[in-house]
Amino acid sequence: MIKITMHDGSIQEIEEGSELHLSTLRHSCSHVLAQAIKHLYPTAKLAIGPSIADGFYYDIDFAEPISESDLGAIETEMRKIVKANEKFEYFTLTREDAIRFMEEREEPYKVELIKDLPEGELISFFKQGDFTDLCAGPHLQNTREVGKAFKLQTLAGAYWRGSEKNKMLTRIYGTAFATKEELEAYLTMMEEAKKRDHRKIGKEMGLFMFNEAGPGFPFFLPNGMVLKNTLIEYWRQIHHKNGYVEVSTPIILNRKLWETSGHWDHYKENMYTTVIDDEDYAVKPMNCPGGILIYQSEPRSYRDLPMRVGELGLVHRHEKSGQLHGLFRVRCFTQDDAHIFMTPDQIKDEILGVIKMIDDLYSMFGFKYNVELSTRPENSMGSDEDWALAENGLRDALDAAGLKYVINEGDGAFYGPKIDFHLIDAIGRTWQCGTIQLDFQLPQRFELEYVGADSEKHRPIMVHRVIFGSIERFIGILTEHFAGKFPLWLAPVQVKILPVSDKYMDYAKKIYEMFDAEGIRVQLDGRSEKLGWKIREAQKEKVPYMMIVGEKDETDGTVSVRNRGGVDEGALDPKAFIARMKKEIAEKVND
RNA sequence: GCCGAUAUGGCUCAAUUGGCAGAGCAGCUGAUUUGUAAUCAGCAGGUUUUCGGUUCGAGUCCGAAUAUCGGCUCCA
Repeated sequence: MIKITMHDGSIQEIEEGSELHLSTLRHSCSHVLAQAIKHLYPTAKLAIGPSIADGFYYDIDFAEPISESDLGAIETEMRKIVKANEKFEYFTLTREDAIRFMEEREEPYKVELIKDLPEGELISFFKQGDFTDLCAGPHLQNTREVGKAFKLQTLAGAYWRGSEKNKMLTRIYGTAFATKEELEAYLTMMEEAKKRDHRKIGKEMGLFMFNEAGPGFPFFLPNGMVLKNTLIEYWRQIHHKNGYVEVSTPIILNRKLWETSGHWDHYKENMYTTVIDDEDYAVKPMNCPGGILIYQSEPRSYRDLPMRVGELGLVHRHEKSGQLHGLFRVRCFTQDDAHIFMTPDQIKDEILGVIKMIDDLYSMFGFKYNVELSTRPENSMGSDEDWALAENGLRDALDAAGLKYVINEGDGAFYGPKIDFHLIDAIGRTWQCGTIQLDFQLPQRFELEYVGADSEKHRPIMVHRVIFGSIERFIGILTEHFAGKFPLWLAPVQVKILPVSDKYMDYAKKIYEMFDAEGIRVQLDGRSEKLGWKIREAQKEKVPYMMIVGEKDETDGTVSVRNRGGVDEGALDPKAFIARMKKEIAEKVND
């Protein structure tokens, strides 16, 4: 058991190695970091230093910029503090005394934090040796308990209180574990995870590339194009099955349309605009206005609803330079969009239908995902009643689907609340993929109508939704999930023929024709290389199956199959193997 | 956009304090004809991201631009 001091000064015994122990350890470690900083940089001003998922950080305002090469010296100072075994002492001050205390120490950020705390309450502090920090705890009993298993990792910029209007501080990220072995294991795991980075694998496997000619605009290479097309083909299948039709709308539309939709006001800075024949145009950042124009193109009846209209739309958004990130954050991407026009009493079923499609797709790949419900933001349009209706509609559907979700206050779109589905990348960052947005506003702004059973005109409600999100981002997530070892149905090359020597090329070609004719993505490695070398290369390319053909196979009319797991499956009848592959492809076996 | 860092052949990386830009892999040519993760030899490949500066001399030092990486902010 480990003793920790809580916010109220009481001491609790907790289990060693528990979540609380780990977060307390990390938080105490961040105090040791702060103390070390004050020793080495007395003029540095401290902001905040919490523990986070995999470690901790401290935000500091340095008089002079520091660089990553300074982290070693800071770590050494931290080790001295740990060795000194200073006690973490708890005490409280009144609000006024607390403010004075931090003013005397010239810590403006701490003063600001205290001023934001409720009046009349005592403010808690923790002191170790010559260092005192405003802190709600909990903490270990002394610095030695921080141990040796910590490491400062990186330096980053972070705005004070998370607002870009404020000063940018220097954030030092670090991590700490209870034992050296756990720290080592964590660092090794992160190194391994980085090998799955889709940007690295994308280059190795020839999936996609970028070029300075268009920063943030991905180029799809032949192998990546197979992934993209295969995903799209599957997307069409499941949408057809779920009662969707597909349309395509123009990439460039005039300013008036974007003004009506509200995008011109909200996102002009991030839209690619141009003047043609003295008129302003914008490259579409979203597909909805185009879809709406199609809806409006003829009178609609309640009998037509719900109308589920899909569009694989190529959209362009001028994301700020610092936020581009491989395929995860690009300036041009394909949304697997769809708009559902419906009556109010269809809301719940339609939302549920989309939730099911998303869950089915993600589950098929074995993805785990987080769900967030984002509510009305500032700067939104529409009435309170509409927003309440829309938010309740989404909440009801989520509850009915039995999904666990967190609520993200004020994070919705300007025209409606949304449900977001977040997938996790190789090193634990999450990326929004699927989203479902309920929208009462655009139908009003565009004056959409349908004729009801009562022969009166009514206003439909719209759902905007994507299930992949961006096909580019989804391919990035898939790449990291499978570490490039794509399941057979997605693999750019499904099977590779490796003749033992040139003597068997004729037979190899015959086999090639046989597989190619069946629509299997087959490649023939006809180089005069040794078999071992060809296997090595196919293995590096992560091709699911290899067919080795030599004298024995030619005589018997077989192929010797080896899978990328390294297992020699022996000589098989090519026709039987084709049938087996086709079954595996059709069933979309994903493990 | 902001903070910090990085940029050398197609790829991965060398190059002492400023002193002749190099290797492996890939590519090409030839030899080898191979049975389950690396056959041998030769050849070619560079305005060291770009622009400017300091210097007798810059891959190396300084400034700017661009791109990329780690974060922050943003993400309709």
